[in-house]
Amino acid sequence: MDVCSGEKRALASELAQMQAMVRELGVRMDQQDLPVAARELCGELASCVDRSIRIAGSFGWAAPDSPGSGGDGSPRCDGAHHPVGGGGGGNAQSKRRKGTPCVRRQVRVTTVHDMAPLDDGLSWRKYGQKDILGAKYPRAYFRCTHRHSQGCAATKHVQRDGGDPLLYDVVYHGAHTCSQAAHPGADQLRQQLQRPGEGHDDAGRELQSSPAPATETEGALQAGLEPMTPYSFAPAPGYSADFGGSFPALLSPTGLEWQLRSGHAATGLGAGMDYESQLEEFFTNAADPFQWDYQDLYATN
DNA sequence: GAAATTTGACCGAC
DNA sequence: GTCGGTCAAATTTC
Repeated sequence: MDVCSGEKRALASELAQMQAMVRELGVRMDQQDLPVAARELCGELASCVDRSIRIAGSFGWAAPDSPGSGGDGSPRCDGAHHPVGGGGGGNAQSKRRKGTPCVRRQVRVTTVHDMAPLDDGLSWRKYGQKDILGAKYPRAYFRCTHRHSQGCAATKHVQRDGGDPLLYDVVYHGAHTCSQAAHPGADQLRQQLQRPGEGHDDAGRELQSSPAPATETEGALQAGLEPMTPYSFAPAPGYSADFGGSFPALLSPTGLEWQLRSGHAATGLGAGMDYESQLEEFFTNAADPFQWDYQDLYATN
């Protein structure tokens, strides 16, 4: 397949070039006061390019120096394409409890038009945050709010991808045994995830899934693992209203969910230093229930 | 006051 | 000894 590999390389190169151009376009659009619709369109384009690169990557078509494909130093950003506990990242899962089902999912923040589908009624409580060796961003640890009241053992770990500010690794451990597990919204999302190739969100966007076999994932999901939920990062004071125009977030009064006034900044555009640092700061301090793109998921154990 | 997050400390696996 | 995961006291928010 040497002939094909050359073409694949060319394709990967083209995709990487497209991505760079889109980012540059985003930066320029950010500098000029363009209509929101144009920005959102550009954002969609950026997301599309990112997905294309990621799909290509899943076939081993590594894009040369692709900024969105985990090339900026984080050793964990390729995690979605490797089994947990396998090669990449390795020790990140080394302490996983034996016998505890685990689902790992890589999700991308894209647009924020409709938050409703994400409100699956599951509530999480953050119980820790840890800097991970070699990772660019800290990992946040959540457990079910009803852990003590109902003995629910479900937990999840959330870590931002070092290569793509809008990409997150979410690892679920254990199944919800609390009453919220029977929430209708949770069931709906679970069904979506059980059929990753057919999933669509309410905005009509396709929910991505890895081309890799999802047998284990589906098995784990059917065993009672919960789908994506809004995070419960702390709505740190000062982050609720202004992100310097680059990341216009608006926290809800409850502090448990938030929404954006514009989807532009959440589309992978304008990866300038200010934007990056604000995103980093934001991730550390706030929630991130945008509209999710289900990049990949798989299960182990 | 209740419920949440933050963060340093502790524990177990490697 | 190192590192990831969890605990729990302190702090913050509503």
